[in-house]
Amino acid sequence: MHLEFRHLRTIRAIHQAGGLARAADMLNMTQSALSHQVKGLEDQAGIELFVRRAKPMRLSAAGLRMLKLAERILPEIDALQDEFAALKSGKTGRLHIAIECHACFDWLFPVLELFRRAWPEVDVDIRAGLAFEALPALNREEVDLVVSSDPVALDGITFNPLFDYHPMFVAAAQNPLASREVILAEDFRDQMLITYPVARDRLDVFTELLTPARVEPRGQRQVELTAVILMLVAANRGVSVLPDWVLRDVKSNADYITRPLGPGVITKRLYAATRTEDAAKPYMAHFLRLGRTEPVKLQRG
Amino acid sequence: MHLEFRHLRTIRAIHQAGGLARAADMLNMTQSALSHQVKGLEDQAGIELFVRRAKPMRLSAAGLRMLKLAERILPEIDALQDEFAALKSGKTGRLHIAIECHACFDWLFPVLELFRRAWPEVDVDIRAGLAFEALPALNREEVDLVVSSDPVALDGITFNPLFDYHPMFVAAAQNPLASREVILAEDFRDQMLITYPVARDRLDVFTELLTPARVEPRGQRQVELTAVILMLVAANRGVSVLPDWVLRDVKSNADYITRPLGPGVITKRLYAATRTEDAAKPYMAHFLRLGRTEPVKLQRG
DNA sequence: CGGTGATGTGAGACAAATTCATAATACACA
DNA sequence: TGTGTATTATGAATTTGTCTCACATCACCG
Repeated sequence: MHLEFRHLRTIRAIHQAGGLARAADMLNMTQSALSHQVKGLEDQAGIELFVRRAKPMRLSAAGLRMLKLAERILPEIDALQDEFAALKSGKTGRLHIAIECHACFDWLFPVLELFRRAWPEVDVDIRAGLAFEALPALNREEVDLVVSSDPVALDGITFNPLFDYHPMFVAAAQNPLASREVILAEDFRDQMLITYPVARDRLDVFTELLTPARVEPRGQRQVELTAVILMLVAANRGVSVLPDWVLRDVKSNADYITRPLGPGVITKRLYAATRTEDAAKPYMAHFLRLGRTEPVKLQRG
Repeated sequence: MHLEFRHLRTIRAIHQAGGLARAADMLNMTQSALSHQVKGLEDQAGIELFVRRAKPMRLSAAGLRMLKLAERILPEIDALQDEFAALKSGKTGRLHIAIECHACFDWLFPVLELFRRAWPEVDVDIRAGLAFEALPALNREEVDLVVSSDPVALDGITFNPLFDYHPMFVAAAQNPLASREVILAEDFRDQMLITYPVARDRLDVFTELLTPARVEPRGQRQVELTAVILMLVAANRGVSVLPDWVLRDVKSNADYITRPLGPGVITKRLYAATRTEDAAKPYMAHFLRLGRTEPVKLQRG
């Protein structure tokens, strides 16, 4: 049976109009066309959909069954159209975020909370971008936004700057390095370094400090959760380098000391990479704005 | 947007097959045709349904939304096809019954109860055929079976005989007519006659007895429910003529007397009128068989 | 019995979908 | 970095299907 939406519309129109001729008017076609169409449909289905005995043609039992289907399905099509219209106008959309930086959860959650309230229709999700290459996934539309601190020149991808941060040294109060004003690369030689479980070229402490200075810490331990890292640091089981926004609570905690890295001030910038065409979408623009302003408030406490 | 089932099938196939070329195979068409079709659909919708960057083409966010629609709708179409197949093979259908005779409820309900158990898929309904002309409604497929005792030669309509019955006189035990063996037309002159509220030419007592004898009862009272008629009769507020199967319980009740009408034995035959082409349908044939045999069992008590 | 209001039919015009052949593209692997 | 393979895109010709036009048919009503 070669059913088409056209047929469902026809069935519904003939029912509503109470006859083939009037239905043809409703559908902006000739009565003849409808007659052909109905005949074709009945041939295909092998069932009489209409009772032709009495003159204004009416639905048969089978036709009524098909009408039921039409009245269930056709509104769904309209709903889809509406949704697509909303998608096109930018009222709704998808925002699946991949984060390459573990610590970003700290500012991302509050930002997302604000965003969800403003754009309840947008489909939001976060994927920890550890298991896959985030930027190719962006290109393939598997995700829509990648938080990263390493902008790369890529066709069709825009790196929208979010905010600057300073990687900070954190150690237990009783750690000997507590006496220093600034922590240098050499200071790590005697330390157990605790990091997130990612490659070195994605860890600020290596890219900005240790690798250029060719310094190797005494040891390295990989820990997934920020809270656990801080726990180990407090127990003086190692030291770590974390973004300043993560350490906002720690600064006022007597168990820890936080120090800038040196000799120069190290500043890093966080970016939200999006497909270039997406950056202009209203909800995306709003998210980027939130991503620029909200974390700064957090950094300031 | 000119959406068609074809497109939904395409979306689903490309998703399932994980690529356009394989999907084309599934749908028995060339890859080229699918490519054209998808392009056309996207043009119509004004939205990209697929991500073409990565090579096995995948659904975009909008495409996924449409896939959801496809997976809801397409099974419904299949279900409809199945139902139509069942309709054609006669496993299911519609049996809307119009009864012109009020008293028929008495045997019709038990028959329908049996029928429903045997043909649970058949859509059964009863319409009291008082408000409309039943036989034209049969022709227009508003109903599928009409119970009637007056066969008429009509094109396309078959009158299937059900069973014979005898209109019986019923009165209160204290009614003077209790002494008679047989009730004649003249006997009604002094009686209040209780009937169903229908035209005289559809009441056995008039068509078979009073009208030919040109006898008018003392009075006539119209009552809708059989139980109420019997109540009034028991109170000797009037007499009535009812089919024998209605009086099966009354015969053994000391409050009433039942008598045949005379002088000759009056026999009437009940028919089930159907559209000629319907009578052969399995479920209809079964119903007619039940309608022939079950009431007879009731008549015998 | 002819008029009225409805549906049905056939031929041709037209539009849309499909195919064929081939081009363009991305990806993997040497 | 090219080369082969798998995948999608494109253009022109063809086929298919749908619509319109003009007219036929049918049922009903007075």
